[in-house]
Amino acid sequence: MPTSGLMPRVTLREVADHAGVHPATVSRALNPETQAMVNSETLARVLASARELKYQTNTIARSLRTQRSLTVGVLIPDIMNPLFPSIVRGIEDTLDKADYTSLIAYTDGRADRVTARLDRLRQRGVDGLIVATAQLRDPTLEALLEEGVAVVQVNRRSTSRLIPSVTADAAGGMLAAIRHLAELGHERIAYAGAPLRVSTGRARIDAFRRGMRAVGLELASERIEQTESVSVGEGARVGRELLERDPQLTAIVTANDLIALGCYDAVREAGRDCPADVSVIGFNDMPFTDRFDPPLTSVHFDQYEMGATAAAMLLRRLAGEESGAPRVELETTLVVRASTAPPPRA
Amino acid sequence: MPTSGLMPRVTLREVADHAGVHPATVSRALNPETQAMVNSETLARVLASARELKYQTNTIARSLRTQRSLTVGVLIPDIMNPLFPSIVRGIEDTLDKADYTSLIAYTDGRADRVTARLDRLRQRGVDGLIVATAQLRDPTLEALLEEGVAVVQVNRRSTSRLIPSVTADAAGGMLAAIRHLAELGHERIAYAGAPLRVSTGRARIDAFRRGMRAVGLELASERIEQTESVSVGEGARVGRELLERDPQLTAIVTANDLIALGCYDAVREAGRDCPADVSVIGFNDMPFTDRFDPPLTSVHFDQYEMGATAAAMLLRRLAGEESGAPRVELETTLVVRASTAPPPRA
DNA sequence: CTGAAAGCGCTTACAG
DNA sequence: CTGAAAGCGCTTACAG
Repeated sequence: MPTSGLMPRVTLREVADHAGVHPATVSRALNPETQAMVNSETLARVLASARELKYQTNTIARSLRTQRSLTVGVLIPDIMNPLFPSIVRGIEDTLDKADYTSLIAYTDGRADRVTARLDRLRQRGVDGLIVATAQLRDPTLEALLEEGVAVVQVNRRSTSRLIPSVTADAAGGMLAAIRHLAELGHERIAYAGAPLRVSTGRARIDAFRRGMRAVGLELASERIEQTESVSVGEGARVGRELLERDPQLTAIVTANDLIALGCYDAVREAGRDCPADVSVIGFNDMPFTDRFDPPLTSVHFDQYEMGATAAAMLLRRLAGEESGAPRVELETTLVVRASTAPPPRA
Repeated sequence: MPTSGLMPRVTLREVADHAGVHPATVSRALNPETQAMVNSETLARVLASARELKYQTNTIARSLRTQRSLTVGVLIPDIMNPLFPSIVRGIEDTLDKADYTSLIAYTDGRADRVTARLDRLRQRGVDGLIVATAQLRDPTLEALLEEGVAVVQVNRRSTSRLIPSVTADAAGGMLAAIRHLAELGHERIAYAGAPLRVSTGRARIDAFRRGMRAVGLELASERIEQTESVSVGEGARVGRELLERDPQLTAIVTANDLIALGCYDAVREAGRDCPADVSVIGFNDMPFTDRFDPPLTSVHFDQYEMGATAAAMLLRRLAGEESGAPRVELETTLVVRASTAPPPRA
């Protein structure tokens, strides 16, 4: 037996024949928007036939006719990055409720792949886009906007104020992190950041600087460094560098949990202990941080909600209910675990 | 400006006009399968026009006509379960190369949701299915088979030998785990398993029993227990029960890393230490197990490859190149970390 | 080798 | 309120 595809087997035509009406009438009866224009007896008959024959609309045919695919493209760096599964799940659950389906595309953090991915999504005729891959300056996104495509940014955002976004409040989380360290008695606090070409990297270092000033601590440039990419390996490299430049530092605040994990390695390699000698703080509070050795103190935000919010914003846009470009910032909180402790006594 | 959707803006018709040929000719020229039947000069002209106008095929229109969507449904319990991101990525990368796109649907481990998810996939006209949600007895899957739909099972499989599958070799991994413990000197080895209605649960307990016999160790029924669902909480519950029933046990082999994590909790609650008092072994080797406290000894297999293999099998099937029902078992290896050690001296 | 026609399964202006 | 027609953008037998 040849394979056949999983598809609706009964057409509108067949329901129409069964109910003794014209296909157009069936179409009207089945669509909530137009249902009102069909006589209630006819309606009942059509509905009965549809149910009896187990009619299901062929989305492809409908899409071709309506020029709407009920499909949304989702651009993310990589689903294997533990930040994204919850965001994606939040997006998909929300889209699902509105009968939309998402088409996921991965860029692996390479800006040059975005265009290729977008081309594929274009061929599929997505109605809108949720992008977690925004660069700070992102001409591709601006071109999309130009084209009139509905797009919402999630997690990161570009500088264009015309594109809606849902991001985590860096300022709040960072300030809480620094306050926490200050209260423990830390003064020589270092910062291991994410690349500055991306809004999260930019926002978090700015927040770190502002936070340090707010608490009245010294901002030494030798205690600030950025990774080239967000990974454990890069975190370790930067961690080593910071520890070498200032062996007296007692805490490292990072822009990401993976970077924090790398700092764990750097601290250990230096023959020092976290948290006894050096405290480390992460950002994102990814799954299982509480299981790490030591359990990681990290800035938390609700990733599922981030995805859900972005999807809801896009849906509103697609429904024509929203034309502004809201910039939602999700609340961040510091989750204190065991990677932070008072500095060693001098 | 109203939103417009990201879709191809130039049609076959426009390319035809530009090249001075009939749309059918453009279609033939652009499709590798039929390209041979067009004159090389015409071909060149059409290709030039297509490139110049940046033509992209409208997949929706093509799908309606060909009755193939170039789309595959992927049924998984939950992308937030750390086992799945790599599998999904393996699937999507492989499908992508063949110009297929995947539509992901979540069941949250609830069999009753499968039908609803399948209905939605049906409306979208998926060409085939990759399911990570197989029950041991799975009438839904058999019905799909009956219908002639191409389906491949991944990670789990049903008892039907008619459906292809890609799973992890439980026997090999389990034997390696038990040998490792036996070599360390363990004798009272307990087992914390996964639900038996699912093939992974079934296969792993069978493998555990066979492994224990192979090594000549006693299989005490009070040292064997299954979770109701695969989660840290259930792992803790079963772990507690095992420790209570046999306080002398010195090792717990589990069917899953999350269960193993729960056993960590149970061991700790009992005032004992892993690995000094009780060794614990996981299964799946999910991401970041090496960062746990203690780093988890676990049975490893290549999850990305599992997904990639399943997708490749489905593609072959869809291409009509394969009509059997291969059951691929991926190699498993034991990754020894710090959650296993010799048993305490009596 | 190329064109003209039909049709995939819908929806929606347009008549009546 | 319902029907008949057109058409979304393709592909593919069928002629020539």
